[in-house]
Amino acid sequence: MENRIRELREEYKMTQQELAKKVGVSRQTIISLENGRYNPSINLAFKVSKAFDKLIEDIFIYNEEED
Amino acid sequence: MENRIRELREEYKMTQQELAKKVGVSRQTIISLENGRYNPSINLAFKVSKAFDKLIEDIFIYNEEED
DNA sequence: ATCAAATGTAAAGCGTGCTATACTTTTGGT
DNA sequence: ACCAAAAGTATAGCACGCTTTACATTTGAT
Repeated sequence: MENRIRELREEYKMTQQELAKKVGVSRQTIISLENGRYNPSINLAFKVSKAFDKLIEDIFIYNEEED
Repeated sequence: MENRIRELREEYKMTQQELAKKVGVSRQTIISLENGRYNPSINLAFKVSKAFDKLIEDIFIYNEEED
């Protein structure tokens, strides 16, 4: 699943470390999400969406093909 | 995580079997979701939201406390 | 060019989402 | 009351999200 995390994190001028802390996950998790290594759980998706004050739908792009 | 799946399924007058088929998962999964046994993956959340033509946020209620 | 901060890779381990199968209970129409 | 359809419970097993730790590479300021 594609996402706009890196883009939004840069808009907010945060490092991966800072975002990880704000969201409450490890830095590895942020790196993996930004690089599309795996899909977030719905809880993580909600937390990220709150960190950026956006809808899940505005951050994560669902693609029916790939699943 | 709470959700409005049962409520929406009944509005649409569908059985669990029918919803399962439409969403593309097993009937067990629908039962477990309706009864709050576990959280959906984000892919499943997207599929359910499309089945009902709603936002994820309108179906699943995130509660910071519980995670 | 140097050095620290930021980003990335690798890999083992745990918890949990989801499936499949089989069986039981509830609901509702006649 | 009877019967079928719908809903529910139980359980084993696999896949994958996320963590932790350790190390490597890239970036950018001076």
